[in-house]
Amino acid sequence: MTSLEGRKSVKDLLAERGLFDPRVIAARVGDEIRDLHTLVAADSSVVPIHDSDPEAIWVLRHSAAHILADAVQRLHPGTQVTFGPAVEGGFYYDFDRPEGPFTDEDLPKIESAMKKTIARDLPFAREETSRDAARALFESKGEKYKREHIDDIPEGETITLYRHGDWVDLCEGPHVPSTGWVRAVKLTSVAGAYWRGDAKNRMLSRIYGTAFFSKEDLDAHLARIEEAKRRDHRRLGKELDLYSIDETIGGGLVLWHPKGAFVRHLIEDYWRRAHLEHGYDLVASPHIARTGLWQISGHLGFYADRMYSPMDVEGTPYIVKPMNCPFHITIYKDRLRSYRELPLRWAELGTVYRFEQSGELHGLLRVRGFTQDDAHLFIRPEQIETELVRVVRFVLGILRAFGFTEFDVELSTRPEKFVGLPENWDRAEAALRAAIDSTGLPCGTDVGGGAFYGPKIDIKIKDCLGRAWQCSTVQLDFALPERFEMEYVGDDGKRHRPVMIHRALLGSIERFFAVMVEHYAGAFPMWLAPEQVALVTVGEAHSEYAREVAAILQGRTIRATVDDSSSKLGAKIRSAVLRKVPYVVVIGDKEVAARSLSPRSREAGDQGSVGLDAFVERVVAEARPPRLEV
RNA sequence: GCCCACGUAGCUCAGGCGGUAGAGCACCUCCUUGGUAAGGAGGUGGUCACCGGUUCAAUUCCGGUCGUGGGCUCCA
Repeated sequence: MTSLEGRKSVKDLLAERGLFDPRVIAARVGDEIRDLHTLVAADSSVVPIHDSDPEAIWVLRHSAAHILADAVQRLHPGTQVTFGPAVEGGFYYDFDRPEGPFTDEDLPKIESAMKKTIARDLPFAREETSRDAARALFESKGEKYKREHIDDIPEGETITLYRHGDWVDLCEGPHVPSTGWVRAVKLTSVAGAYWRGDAKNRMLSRIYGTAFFSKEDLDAHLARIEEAKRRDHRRLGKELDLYSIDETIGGGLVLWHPKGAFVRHLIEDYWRRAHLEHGYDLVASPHIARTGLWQISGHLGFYADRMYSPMDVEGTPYIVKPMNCPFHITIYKDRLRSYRELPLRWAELGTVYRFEQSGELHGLLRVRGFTQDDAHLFIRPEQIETELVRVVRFVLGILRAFGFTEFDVELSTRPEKFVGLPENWDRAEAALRAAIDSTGLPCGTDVGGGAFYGPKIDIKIKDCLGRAWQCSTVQLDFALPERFEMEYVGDDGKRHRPVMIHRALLGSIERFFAVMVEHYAGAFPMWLAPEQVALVTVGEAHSEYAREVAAILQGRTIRATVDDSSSKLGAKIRSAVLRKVPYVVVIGDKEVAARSLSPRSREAGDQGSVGLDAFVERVVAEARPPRLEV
C-alpha cells in the first residue's frame, strides 16, 4: 500500500503535466480508468479522458445510474438498491421495491427528480473504507443486497464508496466529477430482472435509461432508434408481404408468403449448389422418430425440457425432432464404412422443432419451428484440423456471398455438464482455435459455453438494433460417435471410431432471413429480390409492349411484373419504389416507338433511355448470384 | 416461464367521465389515359382479442385467458 504522502490526485497529476483541461472527466491510470480526485502514486502514468472519448460515455452513464438510484430512493423510501451498471446504449439500475415493481408511470417523476440532482451539480466523492465499516453502513440502511455483495468482494480488494450529496453507494467507480456533467438523460423502460441473473432468484424491478454529454447526442441516439425500427424485420416482413405469424396457428410458427418464400428458396438453391460444389452430399430425414433414438443420442437426458412431448403411434412414443444429427448418424450406420470413404460430408435443410418459452419468441429471430442448414461431417481423428479449416472458410465464404462482412466469432469451451473425456475436449478446443486463427479473424472465448457433446465456434451477425444473433456454428463431437457406437474399418483392418463435426452456416433459415432483411433494410440485392423489374405503363396504349417485355424478361428467369392499372405514372412508380424493386421501368409512347425502355434504378435513379436488348442483358448479368469465394 | 406495457377496420392510429365507434392508407365501383414517389368521386369493411364479473346497459370498469412489444432467464 502506498503511503498517503506518496500519492496525488489524478487531477493534480494531469495538471502538473499540462494534460488537464475543463473537458477532462477522468483518466486512464495504467490499465484502469480513475476519477480525477482519486489518489494514485505520484509517479503513475496518466492519460486524460475527455468527454468526447469513447470510454467517457460509460463513465457518464454509470454516474447517471447513481443519480437514478438516488432519485428512486428519495421518491420511494424502503426500496433497496442492487446493481446499476452502464450498458451498450445506456444504463440500468435494479431495485427491490417492497410495494411491487415500478411501472412506466413512475418514470417521469423519477426523471424529473434526477434532473434536480443534475441541476445542483453535486460532486461525486470517492471514499475507501474497511469491509466492516461498509458492512455496518449498508446494514444500518437495510440494504441486504449490498451487504451480500460486500461478502463477495475478494479479500484484499479495496472497498470503495461513492457519494453525491447525501446519497452513498457501494461502487468501484469511476464517475464523472459532478452530477452536472449529465446534460441529457432519459429513462426509457422498466423491466423485470432476476437477482444475479438467476431465474431461481427473486425478480427485481429494473429501470433502463440513457444519458449523454449533450442534448444533441441524445436526440441523435433517439433518431437512430427510430431508424432501426424502420429496418425491423417484423415491420418490413409485413410491409413487403414476406411472412406472417398467426395466432390461430401458434406463436413461433412461420407462414412464408409468396415473396418471402421466393427469397428463401433462392437462399436454399444457392446453398445447395455451394454444398455440391464443395464436397458435400445431400441427405434427407423424417420429422419424427421413436423415443429410443433420443435416448441413445442423449438428447432426452440433456435437452428434454426443450423438446416437445412424445406422441403416441400405435402404442409407441415418437418425438418431433429438435435436431437432425441422430438421423445422419443412422444413415452412416446403415452399413460398414471404410476409412477410404471418410470424410463423409452430409448436408440437409432439416426442419426442427424446439420448445421455446413464450416470452422468448421474437419474430423470425426466435421461433419454435425452423429449418437448419445442417451438415454432419464424419471424419478420422487425424482429419480434424484440415476439415475444421475447410468448414470455417466455407462458412465465411457463404456469409460474405450474402453480403455480410462483420462477424463476432466466439469459441465456447467445456461446460459443467458434459460427456466424453476431458483430454478429447482439450484437443478439440485447440483444433477449433487453430481453425479460426487461420482466417485471421479475432475470436472471443465463452468459457463453459459449449454444448454437452463438444466445444464449438459460433459466428454471430448483428441485427438493426445491434443485437448479435448466432447464425453459424461449428461443433466438434466426440460423444455421439461413442453413444451410437459408430465405426469405420481403418487401413489396419481394425475398427476405429470416427469423429463428428456438426455445422450450420446460416444457422436457421428463418433467423438468417430476418437478419438479412434488416441488413438490407428490405432492399434485397438484385439476385435475391423477389421482384426484380417492375414495368409501369404511362397510358393504356402501352400495355401490349409492356407485356411483351415482361415475357422476354421472364424467359430469361428475370422476375418482372407489369403495372398497367389506371393509376397515374407517379403513383405506380411510388408503389414499386415502396416495394423496393431494384428496377422500375417506365414504358410510354417513346419506348413503344423505339422498342426501348426507361429504367429507374433503386440505387442510381433515372437511367434515361436504354435499348430493350441492352437492358435485358444488363439485368440478366446483374441478377447472377455472387461467386462463392472460399 | 417471470416483470412491465399494449390489443379498436387488411395496415397505421384517433376516440370514448359506461348509452354498441372514426380518420388516412389499402380494397371495390365509376370518372380520369395522365412521363418519373400519392388525380378525383362514391362505396364495402369492426361481436372495439377472447371468456367471465359488476351494471338497466360494458368496446369503455374489474378479474382471468390468449396474443404482441420491451426486458430477464434461455437459445439456432
